[in-house]
Amino acid sequence: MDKGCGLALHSLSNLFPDNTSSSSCSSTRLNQNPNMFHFPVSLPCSRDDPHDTGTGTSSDENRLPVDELDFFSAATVNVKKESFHADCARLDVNTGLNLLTANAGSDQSTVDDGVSSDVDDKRVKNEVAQLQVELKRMNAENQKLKDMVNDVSNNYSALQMHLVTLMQQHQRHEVNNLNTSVSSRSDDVSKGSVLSSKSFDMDIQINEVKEQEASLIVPRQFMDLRPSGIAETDHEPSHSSSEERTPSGSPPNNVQVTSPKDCLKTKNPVSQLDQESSSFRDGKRTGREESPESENLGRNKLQKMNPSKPIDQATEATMRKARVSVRARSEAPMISDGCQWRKYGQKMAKGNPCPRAYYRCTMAVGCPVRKQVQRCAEDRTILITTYEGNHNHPLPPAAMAMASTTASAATMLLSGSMHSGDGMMNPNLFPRATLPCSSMATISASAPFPTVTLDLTHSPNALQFQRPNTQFHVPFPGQPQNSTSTSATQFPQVFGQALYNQSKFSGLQLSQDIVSSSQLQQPQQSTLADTVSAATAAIANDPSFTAALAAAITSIIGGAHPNSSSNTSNNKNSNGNTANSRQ
DNA sequence: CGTGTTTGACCGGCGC
DNA sequence: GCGCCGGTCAAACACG
Repeated sequence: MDKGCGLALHSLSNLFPDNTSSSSCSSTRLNQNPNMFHFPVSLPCSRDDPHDTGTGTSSDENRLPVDELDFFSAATVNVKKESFHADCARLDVNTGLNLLTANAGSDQSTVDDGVSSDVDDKRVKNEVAQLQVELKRMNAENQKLKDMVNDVSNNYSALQMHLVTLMQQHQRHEVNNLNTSVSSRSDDVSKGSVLSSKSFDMDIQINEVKEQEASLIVPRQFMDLRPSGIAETDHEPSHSSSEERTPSGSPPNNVQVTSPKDCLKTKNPVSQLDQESSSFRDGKRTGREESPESENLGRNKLQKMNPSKPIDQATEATMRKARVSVRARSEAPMISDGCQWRKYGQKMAKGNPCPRAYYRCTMAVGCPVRKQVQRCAEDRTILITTYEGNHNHPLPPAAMAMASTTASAATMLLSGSMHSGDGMMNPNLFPRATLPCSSMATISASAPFPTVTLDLTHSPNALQFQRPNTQFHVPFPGQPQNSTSTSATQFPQVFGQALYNQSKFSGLQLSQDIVSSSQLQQPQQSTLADTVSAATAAIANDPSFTAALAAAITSIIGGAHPNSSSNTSNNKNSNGNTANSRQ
């Protein structure tokens, strides 16, 4: 009988009196005891086990998964019974190292603990040393893997942007084939010039191409730089809006489930144009265009009525509500971002004598992107442009920079909301975090919607060479700004890309470390806050962001400032009642 | 005449 | 329930 092994295992089993039952040896027992230690242990001893379907002769076959083994009691049972005749009972930890060895057949050292204890101590020390070496090796390997992941992420992002460019070129080519009359406008778009209203034709053609090559369309998240699964958010407004503009004039909030057939039907460009025009012609609210905002309201109602799909819809609504605010020192009424905008409203916002202008993107029918333009109350040379939503259409290169920047910032902002337990996000729990490049990006929860503020009002020259400081910066109305009179009107893509990279990889990676190391006060509610903190820390810790930022600022400095020079006579409205050029 | 802007009204959310 | 406020609509208007 293997006395040594039996005693050794008995000694282990005695450490856990709950498991000393000699009659229970089953997986159910493991499940019944939630406090059971789940060691990833293999037991290369041949034995008889009622649950073991193997022959009992092969060590591999008898290497039990720990989930099927109440290890201590099981081993004890087998030792006590007659069929346990292993030469060696050895506990293998997952590291591949032997933490405990009891050579039952050759010596009685575990029993006779007098003479061989020194030998065991040396052996244990050797194993500890081996463990340490192994640990170091694994750490190094882990670091290499991290670097590889970062490289892959960077390459992936670059490929994304390249794919977008190729898609746009392909779509332009198709448009040219379909309608040669719009071929010359493609150049206008690429130059970022102001499109005439006739450019609707081109957008319509582009949409038509999209329909024809529906199978070829790459998921829109490539363009929007959003996580998959939410990329369809911005497609729906056009669909639902078209759908809801029924001839009978159904109530606007009467949201109905749209079938794919209906979507295709309503994506007819001509009908879209007609409906768009009719929405401007016939006035009453019963026939008005369904805006994304009201669509969200209807969606929320639908969500309340149909709780079976709460997470996706909440995610979409959250994504839709994410905002990216850009603070730029510009005397122009609006920064040039390459898109075509139509003003649809102006309001006097509370706490700011300057009015807030509302614009919507008109580069494509049904594009859900809105933006608000308002001057800072304290420093009216600062133009605050807040973007909301993502474009659902190809963008000219001049607009890609800003679009990717805002989309990336929004993605960074919301990257944690997708992982929250309930799929919802409470903006009030969102801490106001300041990114380490203190004057560049601020994440705010005090705003009604989660907002990332990109503050470009500070001197790019200073930013380029200045290390991030730790002071909190609150670039919101009410805080004076000290900076040079630099008008930042073009945003390099690399800036948004850097944000995106940080949020998607380093940020999330760090979030686990941060959460695990510093338990927040409200762990169940702080998922998004964790991610924000993680993103902040990630950007702080990653010198590549600083490099990207420097490149971005360099591009800003070197880039043209179309508004700064041509609108100097339009600056400084004396009464501050308007920020619009035609007022 | 087509297009974009202005501006008062309307709507829904939210806090009290 | 009420009022405030942000956001949106759409008729009226301006402009080229």
